[in-house]
Amino acid sequence: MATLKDVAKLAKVHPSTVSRVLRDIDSLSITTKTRERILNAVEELKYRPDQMARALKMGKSFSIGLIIPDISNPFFAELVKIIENECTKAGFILLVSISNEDQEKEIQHVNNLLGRGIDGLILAPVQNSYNHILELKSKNFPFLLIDRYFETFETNAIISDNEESAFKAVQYLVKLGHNRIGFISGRPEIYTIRKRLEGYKKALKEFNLEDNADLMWGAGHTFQNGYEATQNLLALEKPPTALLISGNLITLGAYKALLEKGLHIPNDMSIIAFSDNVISQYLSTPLTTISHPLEEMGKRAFQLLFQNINTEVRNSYTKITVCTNFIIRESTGKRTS
Amino acid sequence: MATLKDVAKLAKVHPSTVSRVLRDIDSLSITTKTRERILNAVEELKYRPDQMARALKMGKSFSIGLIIPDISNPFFAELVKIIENECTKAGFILLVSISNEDQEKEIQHVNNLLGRGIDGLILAPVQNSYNHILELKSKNFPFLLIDRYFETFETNAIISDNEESAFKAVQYLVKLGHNRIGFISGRPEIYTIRKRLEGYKKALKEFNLEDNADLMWGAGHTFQNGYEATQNLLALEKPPTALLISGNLITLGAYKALLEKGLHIPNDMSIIAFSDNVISQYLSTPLTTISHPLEEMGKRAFQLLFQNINTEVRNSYTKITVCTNFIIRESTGKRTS
DNA sequence: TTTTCAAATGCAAACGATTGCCCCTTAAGG
DNA sequence: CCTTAAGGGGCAATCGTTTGCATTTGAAAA
Repeated sequence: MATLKDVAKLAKVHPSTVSRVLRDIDSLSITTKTRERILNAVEELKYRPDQMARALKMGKSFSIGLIIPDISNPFFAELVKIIENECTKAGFILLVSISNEDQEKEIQHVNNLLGRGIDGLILAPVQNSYNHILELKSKNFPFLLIDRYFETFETNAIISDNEESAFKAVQYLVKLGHNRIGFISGRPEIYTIRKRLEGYKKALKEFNLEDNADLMWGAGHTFQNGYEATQNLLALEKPPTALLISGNLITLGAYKALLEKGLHIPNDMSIIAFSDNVISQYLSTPLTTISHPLEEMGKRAFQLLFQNINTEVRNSYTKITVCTNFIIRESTGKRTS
Repeated sequence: MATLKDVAKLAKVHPSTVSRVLRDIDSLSITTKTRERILNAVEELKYRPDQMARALKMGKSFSIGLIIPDISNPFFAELVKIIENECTKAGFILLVSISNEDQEKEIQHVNNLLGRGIDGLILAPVQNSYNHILELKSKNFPFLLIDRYFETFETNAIISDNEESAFKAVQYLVKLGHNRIGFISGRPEIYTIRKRLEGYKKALKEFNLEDNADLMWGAGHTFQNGYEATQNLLALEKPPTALLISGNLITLGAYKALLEKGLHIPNDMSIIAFSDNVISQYLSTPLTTISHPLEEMGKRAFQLLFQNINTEVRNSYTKITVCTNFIIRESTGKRTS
């Protein structure tokens, strides 16, 4: 690998000059002749600056970290795609780490990434603890939370209107005549889940429905979790006639449980899924879903972080709440029983 | 951020000693007393070594690059997950780049990653060109191809037995009585597609079926592509009674086209999808698929690369072909028409 | 009390780039 | 022809580690 020195030698100039030519775009203070000589040398030696060295010297690495809990989840996969794209466009590189919903792993990843000299971090936290996040805050390190948020302290964040969309979903079901509506989700420690639950409960109250804990199941985020939760709900004396389901895999699990019982969707059971993906529309019964503006979330996330990286004084926090879309397909219908 | 020097000062030793304590695990040549003093200082200052500086000095960054064409594809998303996990376990960090099936982007990403000082690269190439890959070869840079392969030159690679599995799929369909079998796929420049096509054709010959170009559609890898290809096939005078489909989105597109026409799967049309994912089993008709051992592919990929990174002499290439599984579900049945 | 030689630690030169500062051209103005 | 200043480019320190080598230390041997 050619270094600055090699180029300098070949172009018969000092390394610093080469550096300047390469950095100071349009720098006036260099003759066209020497500039050309240098550029040729660069070309000839196929010189590529060592980003490690640059990073060391400049104190910034032009890289950002992204920690997500689960890349099998199309929601996060799509987010990675969009953020990666933004990064590349801006000349940054993306270091992707996956916590797999494991708090310890997340903490390790944060430390690891910090040691790697990332300039900023985007994090969808596991939310079993948050000391490591407070630490980022107190260090004044540029970072933001995405999708999930801590209500006990301020940070930069991009989230969606979970509460409102849950409320609207229930409202819609109520309009269709449902009055026993189940709620299936992942861990309730997670912000998104908690807010959705709040929206759900608020709606129950608003529409004078019974706030029955039996109808609410929160646990893991696996297919199996959704499957079992649904079985449990169906085993109730008075099972619900509609379900509000969070989580891609959970939804599929629920879906399977319903089909296995020979239930028809939506005749026997209406379902609304939180988060939309390509699958939603191609199940035997296309799902009514709440869809997230992923493109917007990803882009604004990068923008916000970028902005944060490039400001000297960080003395405010920005929390952006994006609006979801309610997509009505065929998995919701009037109550029949 | 505390540096080695800070720690050294606090522990009243020389930076080099600190470095040694931190690196030379169990190094005998350091007193327990000083070691403890240093470790305490490290603790107190929350010192974390600057990986940039280390990378610069040591000439290796403990990071590897991964370039995939499409992270929306569960196949690649899953691969990212597994490889990321292996990396983390080995103390490496993963730099993920996405080419989006764009050759130019891939080349840029390779250059970018190389400049970032990655120690190795895992690449699922776009395969519209390969000079950049030959360059990696000639530089003797540690890298391997995954899923896709160039038959014109040797490299390290992890691939699956595309040809054989296509052959078997056709064989299975023939056994079920089908004799007009369609083939829908993405770009035929891609190794996987080409090999599957070869297997398909080989089987046609073997079983004395007509090798009819009208039955083969290869184009993009989008949902729309699959949808249209299927419509085209259905518009034939003598449409096929079975389909072999490559690509997750293409499969869904085809699926939709079939349903829209009111065709029953498998009664009116049998389908076999290349690559299995969580969706395959939860469509209204669970799909018969060819499933890839992703876990194995990912793990072996990292192992192979790791090995390659850590050997001085690289004078051989390893090409690992993993076997797929044929999973029979409900989308294939006897020919009825 | 010396001598001796490991063992324990310090020294300083890298790694490859950036950048403030300074020096040398060179051409215009006097 | 000399002065002057700005433009062009060189010098060297520095970023935080690592590591070969030099040096000190201390305890055992003489």
